[in-house]
Amino acid sequence: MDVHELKISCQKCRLSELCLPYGLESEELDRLEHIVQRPAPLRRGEVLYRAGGSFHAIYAVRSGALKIFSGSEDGHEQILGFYLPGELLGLDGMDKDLHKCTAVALETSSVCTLPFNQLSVLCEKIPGLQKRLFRLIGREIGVEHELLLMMGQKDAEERLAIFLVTLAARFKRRGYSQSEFRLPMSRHDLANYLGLTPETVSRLFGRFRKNGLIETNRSLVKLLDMSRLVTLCAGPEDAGRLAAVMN
Amino acid sequence: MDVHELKISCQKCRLSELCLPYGLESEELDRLEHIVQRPAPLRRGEVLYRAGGSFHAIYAVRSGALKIFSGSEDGHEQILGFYLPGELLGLDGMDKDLHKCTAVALETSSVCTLPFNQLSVLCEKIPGLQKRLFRLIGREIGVEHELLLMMGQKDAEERLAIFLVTLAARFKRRGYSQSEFRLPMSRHDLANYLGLTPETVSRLFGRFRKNGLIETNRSLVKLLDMSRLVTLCAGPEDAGRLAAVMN
DNA sequence: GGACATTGTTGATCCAGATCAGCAACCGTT
DNA sequence: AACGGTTGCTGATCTGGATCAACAATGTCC
Repeated sequence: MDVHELKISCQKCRLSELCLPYGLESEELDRLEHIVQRPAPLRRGEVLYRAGGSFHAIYAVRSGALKIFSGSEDGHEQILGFYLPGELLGLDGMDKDLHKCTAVALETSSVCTLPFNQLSVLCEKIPGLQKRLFRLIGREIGVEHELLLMMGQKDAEERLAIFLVTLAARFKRRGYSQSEFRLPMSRHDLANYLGLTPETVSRLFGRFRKNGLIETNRSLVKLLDMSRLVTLCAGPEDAGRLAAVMN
Repeated sequence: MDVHELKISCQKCRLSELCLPYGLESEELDRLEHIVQRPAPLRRGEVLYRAGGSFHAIYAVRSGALKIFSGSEDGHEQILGFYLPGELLGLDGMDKDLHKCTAVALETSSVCTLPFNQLSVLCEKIPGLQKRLFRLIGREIGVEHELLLMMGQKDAEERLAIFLVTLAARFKRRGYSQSEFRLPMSRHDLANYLGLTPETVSRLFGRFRKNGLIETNRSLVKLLDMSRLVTLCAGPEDAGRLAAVMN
């Protein structure tokens, strides 16, 4: 029980319009607030939930960043997503009440815990909440579809360009700079997520740097030419679809 | 309005335990039944919904098979999934009330249409239905995670083995032979789904045939050595995780 | 502040699967 | 049954990114 617990609430949370509470009435927010738990922050490398562990809650990121990954521990794991403040994770456990992937903090991170049974009950009583949850689930599925499209159709250069452009958009929506940010994940994790090797990612950063598209300094990235970067996302041809992502 | 409409019901549907109705009381089933629409069957190649079209329902496959795909029409499309009887599709539209991918029948197929607004309302009133829907959504996300793992970590041989083994399991659950079945999709679609080219898939079929793992005749496939096939799924090493899929 | 592990970069080589190309089997149509 | 059109098979070649290897930069722990 710390002071943070007392001060933080969905009502005041500046992420609420990205997160589950969006669109709820004040009274409804109160009821949601009532089931939210706010455990102590995770430090870099700490596990939020583990593959095979029982599923009892979904989580909203409040600060920091997390990754989820699945797969054999023998180094053949696959990173399935990175989660930023305002994003929901843990949905994969809904199937069998077991998590099928592991969630780990990439840096010091706070999450809000939404016990799933209570959340379900609340969804029955608050149609707006159910609707919002469905939307966020739909978004999650859509993001995964984009990722599959990338893995199946895009070459290495396109993948990194897409990653940078969509990450920039996500930072922008959260009120951060879209042109200058810190990558919360290692090169290794980034490469794994993109279905590439760290060496390839490193070379691509080098090429983008040489071509004046970006500047990098360790985990800091500065996007110098967003429009050219967007063009790269779809290969030489059509740059239409991705432009939409940028709003 | 045809005779089929009168005779078919969730109550009698032998797929109901795979599908949304599973676990519902008879009275609850009645209410679900009440919102289900059963449009005329789709013929091969016909579109169930189209990317960019408005989302107003999710669909349960009653017979046949469908594929969904996203991406630019310029031949860079990516097939995201194949759907068999008892499976739900259309969830990707929940985000923005717009479908982001296109669903097409691979062969003559019947679907049950579940208007989403009505389904949502019903979920508020029937907790068991909401719970079931969440489970099926969780399964969908889990399947996509498996697919991403495959795209990121598996080589061509492993991919085809995984595909055959999991497809066999899906047929088995539906009461069909798990060792002998017809592939509803073309080699082109299969290759695209697996992130490969038709040539590579064809060569793999050839190799599997030569090694006595399968027999093929056009779209007919016979699995001759399931255990060896399962072994191939995880590469030379651990065959543990995939074995679970087979039940 | 120095030793050592970890992470990232760069260069040289290799290979799984793509690409290109030709052909065979099957389709529905007249 | 002759036909173009589609789909699948197989062989030859090419290439993007993996792999192997060395090294540089950074961080961490005494």
